[in-house]
Amino acid sequence: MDARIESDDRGRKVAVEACAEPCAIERGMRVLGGKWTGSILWHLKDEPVRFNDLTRMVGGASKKMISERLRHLETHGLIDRRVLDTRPLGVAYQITPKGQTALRFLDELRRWSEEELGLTDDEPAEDEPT
Amino acid sequence: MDARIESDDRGRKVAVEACAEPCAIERGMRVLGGKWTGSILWHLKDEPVRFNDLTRMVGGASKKMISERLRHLETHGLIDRRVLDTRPLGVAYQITPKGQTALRFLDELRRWSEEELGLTDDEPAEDEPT
DNA sequence: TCAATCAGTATACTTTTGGTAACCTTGTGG
DNA sequence: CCACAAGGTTACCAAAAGTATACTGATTGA
Repeated sequence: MDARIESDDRGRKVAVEACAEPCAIERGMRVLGGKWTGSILWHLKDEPVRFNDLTRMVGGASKKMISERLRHLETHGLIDRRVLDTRPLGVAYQITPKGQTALRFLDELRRWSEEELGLTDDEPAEDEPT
Repeated sequence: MDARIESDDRGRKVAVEACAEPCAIERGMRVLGGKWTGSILWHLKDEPVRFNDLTRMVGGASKKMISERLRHLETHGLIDRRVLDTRPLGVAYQITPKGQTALRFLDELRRWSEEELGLTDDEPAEDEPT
């Protein structure tokens, strides 16, 4: 992450300590950057939530997405899945201690979005509608 | 972001204050979550960097990606582009004050990745290679 | 019997990304 | 004249990501 550009003996430029393929920022993004991933984790911050409740909370995401993201988060050890023996059967997802550590930064992101991006910041005012 | 599930008079569940389409976390991710986007901004944190130097620093990203991301960041006001009148001509990109505000959280992400994801955490140990 | 809940899968399809490689323009040096 | 650097753009393509809809199978309950 401390890449510099230097010149070799013949004046050609070379990168020193270039940020190779998966630097920390990229790796983190691959874990938490997928669509809905952060939101889902965020919704689990206070208490275990059941599958269908999650789909209701994250309006807009399909069940497929929810279950894909949940498995992804589980694989990374950020949440954990518990089968309940309730009457119509049930599954609750809850955040793990490791998952908790991500909340700090998700909260930073949330705060940043709210302060620096307005509420209306999909793609900022583009001219020329062609 | 404070979605809850409640039951109506007939026992059906409904989401209250569901996290609608683009909640803060999702919106932030759309701005900084693209591949290379965070890394590029990060590389500008200390000083202006020129286009080709950037492509050398972020080994693995093509010129197309770099220029696409740069324009994206510029559109969002996080960096700014200055043409220098040097001998073979040059362009320097530098972070804006608004861009600086994102560094706080990028740094959180970087730290989180380093601490919680190892260095070797592409996709955690999957079994069944088919 | 019909309907609904739970927790997903399966299938099909569209959209968005990301990546390659070639090309362009201006200017310099050999 | 040729090659090279700078700072890109363009065309094209493959793969990944996301959406929509339907369906399973067990159980409950009107």
